[in-house]
Amino acid sequence: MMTVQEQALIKIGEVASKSGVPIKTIRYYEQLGLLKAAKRTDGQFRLFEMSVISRLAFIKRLQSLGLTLQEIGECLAVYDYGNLPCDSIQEKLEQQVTKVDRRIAELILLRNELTDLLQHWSTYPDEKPGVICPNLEL
Amino acid sequence: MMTVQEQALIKIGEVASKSGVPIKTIRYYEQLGLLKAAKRTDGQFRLFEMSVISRLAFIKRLQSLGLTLQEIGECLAVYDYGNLPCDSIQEKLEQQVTKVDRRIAELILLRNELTDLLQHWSTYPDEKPGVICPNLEL
DNA sequence: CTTGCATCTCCAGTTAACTGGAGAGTCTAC
DNA sequence: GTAGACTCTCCAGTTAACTGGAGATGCAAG
Repeated sequence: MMTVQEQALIKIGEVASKSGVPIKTIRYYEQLGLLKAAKRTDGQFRLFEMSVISRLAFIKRLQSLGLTLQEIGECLAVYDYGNLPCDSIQEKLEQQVTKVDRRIAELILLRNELTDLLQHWSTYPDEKPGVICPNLEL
Repeated sequence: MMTVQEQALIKIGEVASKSGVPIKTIRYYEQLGLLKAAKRTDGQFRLFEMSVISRLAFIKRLQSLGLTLQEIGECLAVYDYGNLPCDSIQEKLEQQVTKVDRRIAELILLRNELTDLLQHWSTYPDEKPGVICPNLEL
């Protein structure tokens, strides 16, 4: 004897209020393929499974870690294919550490350049012909 | 007796090759008000003074220090008004140091969060209901 | 005078992740 | 059954700094 478990479905407004993600953004994510409404009403209203809430939490979490929606989509694709996405997430996060390190290194170089310049700054430098600000020696 | 010093004027192609800035970009800068052609030929070709070369060098230099074209434009406006731009450049560069510092701090926080997560990563975690990747505890 | 390169303007697209609004249709509570 | 809230699609704009292309001239050398 099979009983069909009625699945609670919710409309986009409830998804938005439950997840904190704006309606527009939810539609946008659907358009990108990160999300899919379980079905539609006769009047074309989207109906989502409750699990979309954790899916959005997942997306927001990875976004806060600096992943792009593209990368997040790749992880979700693994998940939707039926595999544990942890491996692919781990890989992406490791790449992310590398990117962050590179960026920090760049910014430190920039910071040094800036403070070097400012250390030798003079408000009224000798004017040089054809140079707008003599403090900015190249 | 006044002799008029003939000013050498150059066309945009020569500006581009002398400065390393693409023609398109030079026109774009003009459009933003960072640059101005001294005059035009009868056929509407722009003619620039040689000084545009150092002006472009200045723009590129400040850009390499992380200033926006907007900010660079403000410095150039001071200069064009007849004042030494050094003060306003200095101010902008000091603000830039602050911004860079903030950004570095953010990235370090992010990096720590990433490495924390990865340190406790398990490839096959206990699955939790309604959680896509259990490694990403919030 | 012709050939061919340089330049002109104007429009539109790029990236990333949304966001805003118009105008129409749907759903629900009274 | 109707008012009011909700949702739909489609289009366009946001930021920053360009970049690409079409189609039309201009200019300079031989």
